Amino acid sequence: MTACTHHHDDALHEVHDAHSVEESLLQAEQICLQSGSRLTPLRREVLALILNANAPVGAYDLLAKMKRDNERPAAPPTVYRTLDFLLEQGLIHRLASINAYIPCCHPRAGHQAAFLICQKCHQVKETSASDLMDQLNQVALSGTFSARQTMIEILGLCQQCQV
Amino acid sequence: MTACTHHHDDALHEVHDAHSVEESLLQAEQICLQSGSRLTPLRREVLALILNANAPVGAYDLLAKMKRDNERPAAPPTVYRTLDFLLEQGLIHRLASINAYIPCCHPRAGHQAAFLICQKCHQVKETSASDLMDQLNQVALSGTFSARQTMIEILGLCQQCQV
DNA sequence: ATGCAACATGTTATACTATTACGTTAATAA
DNA sequence: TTATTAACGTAATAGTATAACATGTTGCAT
Repeated sequence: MTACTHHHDDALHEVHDAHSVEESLLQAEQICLQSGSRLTPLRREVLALILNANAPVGAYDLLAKMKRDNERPAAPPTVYRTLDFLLEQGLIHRLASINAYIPCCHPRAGHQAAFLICQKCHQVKETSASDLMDQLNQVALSGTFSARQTMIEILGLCQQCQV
Repeated sequence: MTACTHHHDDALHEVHDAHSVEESLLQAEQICLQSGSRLTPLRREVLALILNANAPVGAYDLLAKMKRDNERPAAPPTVYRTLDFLLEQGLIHRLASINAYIPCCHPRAGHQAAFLICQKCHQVKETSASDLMDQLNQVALSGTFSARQTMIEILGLCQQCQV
């Protein structure tokens, strides 16, 4: 099982240094190339915002950041369309339980993962738990169910936030 | 693994016959008694609406039904508070991926389950998959994470809806 | 019984999340 | 080039959920 963590240190630190963000963006370009899609400036900008965030971000957070950064008058549909694209490419994940988005740490189409979401500090840990996924597929199959998308979200307290 | 299904036959049938609904309500009373809480008329009414529905229901669906049924002028907070209560008692589940609520088929506090949600007919199958849950707990523990709530939602197509 | 405290519900307003519908621009292919 | 598609802009609105405060209700201690 692999795991990567998106820290949230109350704005004291950036999680992803500029280097790793650049790396992720390059990787994103590759992925888009391979899928025959385009990582446009807008899509790149939104992805960068999500990568640079130190916690899961909501759609309207992104909207606000975009308005602050450039003078682009972005409206909700712009953001949601872009998020849809990034989700399709497997570059980000959507956390339905908290209506927020985070970068995928091992981007590839169809990648599914489980998330440990701290309800106090909002740190999120992504685990790809492939054995778990296998078992989930078993569950689906035993119900003769054709699974398209699986979401596993575990809400609770991370180590630091446990008294 | 146990499983129960909430059908959705486009309003042709009721899923839960009156008998099983009554049974569930009685069970609910017991559970509330044991937890030292009260299943008030309002809470009972909302639970009954969810039990009688043939598919997951949204909060505003419930609101509409309540306005139709009695002349009680229910407002959103009333519904949401009631849903919170029923969730706490483990009498219903919330499906975050589709913003809807369904009855729990094996109600007890702290009960967690996995859901197979058909994106076409909206049928939902609940599986308690205890082995899966065990493994999830392992994942959480290995991340030294104290889990409060786990949601597993598998979106796809049920057997009938696969061409 | 009375009054207190805790719980439950009512009410108004508003915040937050997401989509529809349609128009325009930009990239690509015939 | 021009036809075609994909991407983006814009305005309006739909859908989901909560905050804040008022009122009622229940059970208990006095």
